[in-house]
This record gives sequence, structure tokens and C-alpha cells, in this order.
Amino acid sequence: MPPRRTTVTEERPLRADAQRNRHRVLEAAETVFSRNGNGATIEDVAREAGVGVGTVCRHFPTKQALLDEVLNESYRELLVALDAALGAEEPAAAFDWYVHQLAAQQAKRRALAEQMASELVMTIDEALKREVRTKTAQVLERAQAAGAIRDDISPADTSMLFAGIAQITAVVGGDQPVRDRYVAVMLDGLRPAAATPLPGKPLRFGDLDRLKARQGRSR
Amino acid sequence: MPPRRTTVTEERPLRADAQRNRHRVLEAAETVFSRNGNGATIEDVAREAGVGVGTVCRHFPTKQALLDEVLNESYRELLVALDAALGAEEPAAAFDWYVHQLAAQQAKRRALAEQMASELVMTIDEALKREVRTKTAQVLERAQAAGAIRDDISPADTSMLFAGIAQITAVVGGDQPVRDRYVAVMLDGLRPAAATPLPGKPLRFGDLDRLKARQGRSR
DNA sequence: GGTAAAGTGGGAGCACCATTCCGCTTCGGT
DNA sequence: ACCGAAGCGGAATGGTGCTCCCACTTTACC
Repeated sequence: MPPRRTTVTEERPLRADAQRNRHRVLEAAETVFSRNGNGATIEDVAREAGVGVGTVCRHFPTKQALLDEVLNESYRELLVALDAALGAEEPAAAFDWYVHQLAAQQAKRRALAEQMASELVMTIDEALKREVRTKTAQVLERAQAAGAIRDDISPADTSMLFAGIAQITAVVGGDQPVRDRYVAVMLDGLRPAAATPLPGKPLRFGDLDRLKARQGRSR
Repeated sequence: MPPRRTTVTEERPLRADAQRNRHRVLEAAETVFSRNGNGATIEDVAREAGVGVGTVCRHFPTKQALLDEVLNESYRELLVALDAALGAEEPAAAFDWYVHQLAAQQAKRRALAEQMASELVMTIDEALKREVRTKTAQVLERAQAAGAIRDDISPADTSMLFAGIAQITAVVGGDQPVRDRYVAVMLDGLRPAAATPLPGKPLRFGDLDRLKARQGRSR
């Protein structure tokens, strides 16, 4: 009966060495997924962790489950950045900072970039996702209120744009100056100064989910 | 000894029915790769074409070879758009038009989008690639000369940005209004009005190639 | 320290796909 | 109409990678 969550307890307490191993596996997974994206194999993870594949598979019944766990972790980190942005004094600068931060995290964790670029359909924890979305919306809205970002952009629009950033990030990799360059272009496109009204209607998150779901299915 | 080019002659003339089949296979490949990206299997292609897998594999010794052929075709279509843009009266509008056009083609041919998003390393015909790059540069430079696009952007920069567009396009799919929305944001980011100087240095095509190669290898 | 339960390693099984092979079919020159 | 070569289909092959299984080891409780 395989245990599930990262947290220490659930079901039956989980033996000490098992806990250690589970942790190692997660770390290894993060390492190799960051390096190779979701193309990395379970064996890669096992080798990195110094355990057998069986161990990996018992802790995480499926490669997807493992990936999900790692990605949830990434989202939790994103949340930290979002909180920082919300706590900042300057809403305008905070939004820019957050976007750069996001790109940096995508660069660090290639799997995150790929997920945001939506090559794969992950099951992220619903509450977590909602929180990320809510806070993203807040950071955006504060920047808009401050006049730093054009008004005809919705939170879901930014998510879509982040997918584009993710792709560029995946190509550019760790080269920060180059990455920042394109983030800056996108941010400039979001300034109110660029007053050409945008075509179409602001996207809602519901639309976004539908689009990504469709994309996932058609593979 | 499998034949190679799309053109009618080479090596030994190729029997009439074989030629017909080759053509069907190419069309089928375009259809299924457009629908499913490069995740489509050879069997999918064969079924769509109404031939056996053996036939597909004889005409194109490798799945990659088939994909390359299809993608080269896409690039040729791109060239048509580029020529149109170069022939246009209004260099400023022409650039915008071309970028929208590019996104539309990416939407039509998912495989193209994925290639530009550089998930896969294709071997595009060198001459063709050079021509696309040269003409892209010309379209860009004319728009810059007309004051429609900021000067601190290089042709390779636009290619990189196109990769981001490709990603968004892959998610959005055929929904033109939505797609255009994000293309418009990016274009606004490229206006001179947004005069915040960009960080970093303009990318050169050499850098771009290196980055993409690195990305391909690390999978 | 002894023992039952929990955990482990890594090989076997399985599914999926690109590619190859070969006996049969179709073409096209005479 | 004939026949040799070219082309065809699709079963067989081989490789890759996820998942399952089970004989062996480690833990933790007495």
C-alpha cells in the first residue's frame, strides 16, 4: 500500500528508512527532471537517487505521479514569489519582478517550463492552483491599478503569455541576460503606453483550461 | 535504393504508381502531423495514406526524414509569405502582417509550431533556411527603417520570439481571435514607443543555433 | 537478539513504435 | 500477352521505458 503525500503522516506512519528514500527520490526527480525535462526516465531518477526502480515505483505508483509531486513543489515555490510580489511596496515593479522571477524558475526547473508550456497534462493540486491563480490576478491587478500594465489584459491572458515565455526559457536555458531580454519585450507589450487596443476578448481561466485540455487530448 | 526529393526526377525515374504513393504519403503525413504533432506514428501516416507502413518507410527511410520533408514544405510556404511581405508597399504593416501570418501557419501545421518551438531538431535544407533568415531580416529591417519596430532588436531576436508565439499558438490552436491577441501584445512590445532599452545584447543567428542545439542534445 | 512486517533491488512482463524483410502484386517495355 | 524488375503490405524484429513482482534485507518492536 504505497503512501502518498510529502507530509510526514498518512495511512500507516511509514518506516524511517522509507521516508529517507522517498525524500531522496523526490530530490533526485527534481534534479533529473530539471536537467532533462519529462523526457528523463524512471531509471535516471532511480540512479540519481541511488535506489532501485522498484523503490521509485512503489513510492510513486506512476511516473506521472512523481512528476506531479515535483511540479506541485514548483508551484509552491512560485507561491513564495507571488507572496513577495504582493508584499512589495511598488505594485508596478512587483509585477515585472514576478515575471522575471517566474522565468528564472522555469529556467531552473525545465520540467516546470515544459508544464507551463503545457506539453504535458499534469494534475496539480486544485487548492494550490487556485491560490496561484488568485494571487497572480492580484499582482496583475495591482500593477494595472498603478497604471503600469494595460487594462485590457486578464489574468488568464498573462498565463497564456507565460506559456510563451516558458518556451523561450526552455530554449535559452540558464542564460539570464538573454532570457531577460525577451521577458522585457513582453512586458513592454503589456504597458498601457502601447495603446493599440488588443483584438479579441480577454481570456478567462475557464477558456485556458479548455484550451490546454484540448491540446493534451489531441496528442 | 529509396528516392529522395519531391521533384520528379533523380537517380532512376521512379515508377508511376510509386510516385502517386509517395505523394499520398506526403499529404497524409502533413495531415496527421498537423493534427497530432510529431507524436503521430508512422502507422497513422500509413493508414491515412491508405498504404502499408513498409511503403512509407521505403520512401522515407526514417520518420525524421518524412518529418523533415513536411517541414521543408512548411518553410517553403513561409517563404511565400515573406515574399509577399517584401513586396508590400507599407513596410511597417508588412512586418505585422507577416508575424500574424506566421502564427496562422503554425496553427495550421502543428508540427511546424513544434519545430519552431524547437522540441525537435530537424534538418532543414540549408539554402532554404538561409533564405528564410535573410528575408526575415529584410522584412524586419524595413519595418525598423520605417520606424515601426524598435532598433535594438535583431533578426535572431525575432526568431526567438517566434518560438514563444509558436508555443502559444500550439495551445490556442485554430482560434484566430485569441491567437491574434497575443501576437498583438508581442508586436506592441516591439514598438519603438516602448523605449525602455532592452537588457542584454541582440542575439545573432549563430547564438540561436547554438542554443537550440544545446536544447536538443540535453533531451 | 529475535522475529514479523515493511521496504528494497532489479529482473520479467508488457506495450508501444520505428524499421526491416520477404513473398506476392503491379507496372511497363517489348 | 509476357516477364523481369520495381513496388507493395504487413508480419516480424528490436529497442525503449513503464510497471509489476518476489526473494532477500532492514527495521522496529518485544
